[in-house]
Amino acid sequence: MVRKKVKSAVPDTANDSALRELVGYNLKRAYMTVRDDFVVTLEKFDLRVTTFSALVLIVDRPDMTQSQLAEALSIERSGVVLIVDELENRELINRNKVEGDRRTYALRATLSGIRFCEKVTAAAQAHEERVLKNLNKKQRTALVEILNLIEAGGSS
Amino acid sequence: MVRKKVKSAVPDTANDSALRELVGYNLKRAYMTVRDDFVVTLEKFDLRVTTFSALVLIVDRPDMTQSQLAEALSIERSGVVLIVDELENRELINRNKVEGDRRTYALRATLSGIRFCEKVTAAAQAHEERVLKNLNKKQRTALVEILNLIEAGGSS
DNA sequence: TATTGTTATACTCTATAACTATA
DNA sequence: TATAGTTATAGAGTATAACAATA
Repeated sequence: MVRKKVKSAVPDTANDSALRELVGYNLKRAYMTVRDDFVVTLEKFDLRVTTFSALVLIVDRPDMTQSQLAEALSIERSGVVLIVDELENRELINRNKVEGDRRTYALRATLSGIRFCEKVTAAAQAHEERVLKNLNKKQRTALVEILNLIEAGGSS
Repeated sequence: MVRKKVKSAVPDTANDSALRELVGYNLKRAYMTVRDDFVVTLEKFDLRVTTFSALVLIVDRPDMTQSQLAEALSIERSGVVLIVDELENRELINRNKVEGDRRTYALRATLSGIRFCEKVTAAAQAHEERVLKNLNKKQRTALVEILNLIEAGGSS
C-alpha cells in the first residue's frame, strides 16, 4: 500500500531544529556530505580516505617515519602498519633503510606513486568543486579560516 | 635514550600543506576536534552522539516512528532498534501503540527523559562555548550558513 | 506486494596490549 | 629503559539480509 496520511497531527518529516542550534550538528552534517562524496571519488582508485592522506603526506615529505605518519594521521602506529603495507604492496611507496637507526623506515613514494598521487589529487579537486559548488571564493576562504580557528582551539 | 637529532635534512613534523589545500581536510580536522570534545562531554551522561541526537529528536517531535528516526539520523532501521531499546530501558522514552497502524510505534519522551535531555543540552551548549571560544558571534553565524550551503549541495 | 520493526550476522575501522629488535 | 615497528585480538559502530506481523 502506498503511504497515505488521512488525518494526523504528526508531520512525516523529522524536526531537527533543536539540533540545528548546535554548531557541531551543522558541522557534522556538512562533513558527512563532503565525506560521502569523497569516499565515492576515492573508490575509483581503490583508496580509503586515510590511505589517500597517508600517500599525500609521504609524497609531500619524503623519508618520514611510520611513527610520524601515525602522529600526522591521528591514528595508532599499529594502524599505520596496515596502511603502509598496502601502499607498499601496490608499489606506490617504499620502506627504505635508515643509516644510524635500524629500527625505523624512511618512507618514500615511488615514481608511479607520485604520478598516481597526482591523478588522485586531480580527482579530489574535482570532487571539491562539485561539493563546494554553492560557495564562492570568499566563502571558501572564510570557511577554512574559521575551521582552522576551531582546530587551533582544540589543543589549548 | 632521549630522541636527539644530530644532523638530518628531515624535519620531525609532518607536512600537511598539500592536504590543507583541500577544504575537506580542514573540515575533517575541525569536525574531529569538536567531536572529540563532545564525546567526552556525553560520556558523563553515558550517551553516545547518535543516542543524544535521537533523544533530542524524539523530545522535539513527539510520536515520531522508528523509521522516521532512522531517516533523520541517516542510519538504518536496524540500528535505530538498539538506540530506542537503550533509551526505553533507561526510561527516557516510551514506545507507544498507534491506533490505525499496529506495525509502528509512536516514540515519546518521558518526563524524566525531557528533564534529562535539558540537562544534557545544557552540557552540550557549554561544550560548544568551549570548543568555539576562538570564534566571535559573526564568525559562528557565517560558519553555520556556509556549512548549510554545503549540506544543501549534497542533495542536488 | 509493501512497510515496520526485529534479529542475526558480517564488515570496516580503529584501539589495546604484548612482542622483537634496536637504541 | 625507551622507542619503532609488528602482530593478534577486541571493540565500537554500522550495514546487510532475512523474517514475522501488519498494511
